[in-house]
Amino acid sequence: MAHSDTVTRILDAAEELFAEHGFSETSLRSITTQAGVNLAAVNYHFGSKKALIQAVFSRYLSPFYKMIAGSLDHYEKIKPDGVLSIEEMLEYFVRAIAGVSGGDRRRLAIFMRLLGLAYNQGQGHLRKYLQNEYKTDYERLMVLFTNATPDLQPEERFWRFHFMLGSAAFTLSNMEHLRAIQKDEFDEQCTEEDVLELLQPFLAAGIRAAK
Amino acid sequence: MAHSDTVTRILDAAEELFAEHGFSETSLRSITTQAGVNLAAVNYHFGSKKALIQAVFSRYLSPFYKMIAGSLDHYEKIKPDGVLSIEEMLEYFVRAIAGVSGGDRRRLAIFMRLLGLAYNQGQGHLRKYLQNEYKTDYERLMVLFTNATPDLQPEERFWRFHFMLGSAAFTLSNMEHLRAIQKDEFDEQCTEEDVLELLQPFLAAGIRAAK
DNA sequence: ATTTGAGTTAAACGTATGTTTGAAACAGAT
DNA sequence: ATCTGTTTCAAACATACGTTTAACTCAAAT
Repeated sequence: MAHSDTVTRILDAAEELFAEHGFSETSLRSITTQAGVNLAAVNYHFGSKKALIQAVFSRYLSPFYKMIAGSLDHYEKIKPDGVLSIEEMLEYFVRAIAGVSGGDRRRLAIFMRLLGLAYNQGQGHLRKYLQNEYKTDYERLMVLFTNATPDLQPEERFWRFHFMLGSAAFTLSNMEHLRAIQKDEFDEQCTEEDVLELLQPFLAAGIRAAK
Repeated sequence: MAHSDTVTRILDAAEELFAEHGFSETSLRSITTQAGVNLAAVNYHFGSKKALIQAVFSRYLSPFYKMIAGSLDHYEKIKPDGVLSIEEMLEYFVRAIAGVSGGDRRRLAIFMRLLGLAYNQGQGHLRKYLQNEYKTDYERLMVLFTNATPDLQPEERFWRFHFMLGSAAFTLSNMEHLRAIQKDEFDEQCTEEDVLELLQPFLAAGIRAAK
């Protein structure tokens, strides 16, 4: 079917170019050129550029939701009492992230970039979209995180969670750039799996830090 | 003098609008309108929009690096061996940043947001510009950080530095919003100094984490 | 064979952008 | 008062963008 083929190629091209250059810096013309379709195809199939951005996001988000929810189910199943170490949580999260990206980490970068934008931009369609979609999972996650950090007072827990979130969002959304910098400075380059395994102990130690 | 007044007002408006909307999303017209100056003033005084972006950064970083350099001299006198703990370094960093912002934390938040945007938006020219412009200071800073983390291998040090940077940039750039969320959830609200004092041990522990 | 309707295409549209221009306004020195 | 160099200003410029249009293609249904 010609329809879905064109739509898919637009989404693929948009996803790649958004991750590389950002949203505003990526024109519909560059997307349609890379996709090998006509310029008007974007507005015909999606309606607008903003709708295309959300469509790119949704295509990644749907399986990501399932993976997150699945991980949460997994936590609650193996530890019905909810006592789960922060290391275990991070381990499962990294696996969930690695699993959903399936070798194509650009989607992960897009999602994390959007997550950062959702926090940054006081208003905007993306932030409300995210908040509505993620609300349930966020609350489930916070229960587990609370059980994993019984020694922390609520305010400390709140802030350390966001310290952790910030570090992860920054690292993952800028993964490509940071790895390029690393190669530029050290002539060596970690895999993305390496970076995730470096991030884990950093975050765990930060959460466990003495006050 | 009319010149420097116009330049300052452009820089003030630019840094605020850049932080709020991003670089590409902020037009020269919105900047000059908010600054109350003529549109052509940007190209007259700075040459181009790209140069204006760099100038916004320079205005922060010049005094920031001067303070870094001055305090490094001070530390070299006190600790000739150059052995500085990560806790001391973070303490110093917070003071340096707070000092350069002159008590106005809004500007600190703006700068951190700009820093985050510089990484994840299509502003690769910014990083190279900053690295060339402040090469010696950047290297002195890295020596300090290296001496503070003698047990880390270069790659680990590189990545943990950016984990730390990401956490700080995210937290500080979203300070207002995060504190609002905190108040919404806990009916209590830290001061910004409190948050910085919570952040420090988190980062220090992350840097010190076992591998 | 004809009709239908979704999909594609080239072209144009309106707008917003960064930049440039040339004249006017201004301040300070002569 | 005049000159000189700098700064401001309204206007225009060239370009890139997202979007729309209308003609065209073509497979499937009638």
